[in-house]
Amino acid sequence: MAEMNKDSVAEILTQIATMLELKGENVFKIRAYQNAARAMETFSGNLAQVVGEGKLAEVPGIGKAIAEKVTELVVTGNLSYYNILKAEFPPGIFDMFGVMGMGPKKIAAVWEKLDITSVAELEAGCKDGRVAGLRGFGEKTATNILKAIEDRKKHAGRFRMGEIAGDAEQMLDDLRSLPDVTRVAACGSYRRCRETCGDLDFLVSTNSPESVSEFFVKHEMVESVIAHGATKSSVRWKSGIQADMRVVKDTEFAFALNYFTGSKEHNIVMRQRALARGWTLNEYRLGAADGGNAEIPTIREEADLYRALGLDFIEPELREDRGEFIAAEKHTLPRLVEVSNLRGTFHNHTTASDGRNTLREMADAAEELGLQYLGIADHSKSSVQAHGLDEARLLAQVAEIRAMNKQSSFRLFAGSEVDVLKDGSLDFSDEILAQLDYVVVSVHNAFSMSEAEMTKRIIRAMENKYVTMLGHLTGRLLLQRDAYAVDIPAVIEAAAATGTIIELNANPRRLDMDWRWWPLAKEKGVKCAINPDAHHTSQLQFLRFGVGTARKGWLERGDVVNCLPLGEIATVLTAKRG
DNA sequence: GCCGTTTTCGGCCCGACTGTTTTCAGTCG
Repeated sequence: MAEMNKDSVAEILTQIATMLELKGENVFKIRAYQNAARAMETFSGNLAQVVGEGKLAEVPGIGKAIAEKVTELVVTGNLSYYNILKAEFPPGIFDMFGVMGMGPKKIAAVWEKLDITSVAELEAGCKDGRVAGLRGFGEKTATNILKAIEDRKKHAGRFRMGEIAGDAEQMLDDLRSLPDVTRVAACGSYRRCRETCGDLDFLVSTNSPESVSEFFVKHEMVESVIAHGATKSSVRWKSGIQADMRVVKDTEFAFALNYFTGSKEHNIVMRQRALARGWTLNEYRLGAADGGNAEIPTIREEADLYRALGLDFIEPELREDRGEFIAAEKHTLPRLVEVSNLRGTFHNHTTASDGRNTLREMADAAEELGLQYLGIADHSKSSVQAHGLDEARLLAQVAEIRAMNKQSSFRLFAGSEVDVLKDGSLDFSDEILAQLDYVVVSVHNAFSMSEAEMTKRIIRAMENKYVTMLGHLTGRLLLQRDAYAVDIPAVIEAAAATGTIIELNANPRRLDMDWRWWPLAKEKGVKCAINPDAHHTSQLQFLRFGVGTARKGWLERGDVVNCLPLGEIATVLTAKRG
């Protein structure tokens, strides 16, 4: 078995939980394994060290039994309990969890009664009537399973923010315009600004639930209706994403908004805090717990609820149970950066390389957005596929930018997105780089080198004193291409040591560096630049996705260099040159 | 299987919808 890190340990614990579900084990034992997996994922210490010291059971959520199993896993790379358990199941059976409506009980039933062990066999069993004949199943169930198998083929996976935000905002506007609607919100991962969403959750408060539900399921975006009840409806949109809507009374709105925003882990802590105060919290109200007689406070807004639970208001982006409760108790939550704080942005392309709009068009669009300055960073000569600029074309562009700056109060900065070559050297000489206002460096090729080599390559590039910032650190394309192997903490450390800014690439296909790493960067004193990587004037709007991601990373205005006004930004860009 | 400043035993978050039942199980979020 491969070397065990905390993610692979978490994966094995999750698989154990799934197998115990199929066996019909005690639900709390199953939950214990799920909790332990979650504890491993968020564990921030050195796993090998804690195992070596025998202190694993001190981690919350991990007790004696699971600590022993994890220790065996880390020490030997193997776990006999897991191996024995896994041998009991045909391998294809786990794929059936991916079919909507198929849970552990149904999967166990078709396996035991019909010897169905894969999605393909399940499909056949539904078509020939065997599934419908099972006790607890029926014609309707078989039909729904077949539909779910089709949906799974058609709509596999998740959706990037950039693909769904337009429709989501349209739906919000349309719901707000209805006469009987009081309050409207999008909840779930969309409100928390996750990089991808599996579905969309809408919440509406109204005294006329039927008409609002009717409107939702008959909207022109809808492709098919999955469920249509009095207070809860689910539809599939033409874009492929599932959209759910809950309808509540306005007095319930704050509770429902909080509940459906999540995350699930955040909600669990909220409920526990309510219980600790003699209340029970659900999506409709704060009530008296059994035997509790604590007075119930009046809650109208989410902030009232947090206050009642002894907390400062926690912004939705932070609700991932990654330390927000401790900070909210101690009044040390960050004041998160906002779109309106941005004064400019770097890393944008023009027709000189692979952009679709001219320098002038890009400048006008940025000014129209209310920005004070715009950095241009077209590709360098090694990016042949993107028509990268050679030295002569780059210097001509610099001259053009200087000339434009003389004619306008809007400021353009002349930069370049310089390729980091395989050995960590740069695509332009220092003499050329010295003539630019700033330099972005990015990796665009040789993605498959080892983690050690890639890390060395990137750090060498950052050590150049002309390099202002590091572009899209991991090269990932969400839902498309994984990040290349790179030691992110080491890169953050090098950024701190060299004074190099790290980009938060706001293109919704990238959102790179990932939000989970920004608290570490901030702790090390590394600054962030939120850049849209715009190849078209309309893509300057990607900044909003970047700000959402920065907020998830606990970043404040002072952490983001492009919040600085024009008078202060220029010196920051060349600070490394000394 | 985990947890504990009321507990080392007895709890563990909970409501809506669907379909199959004829009062509820399963799934989802």
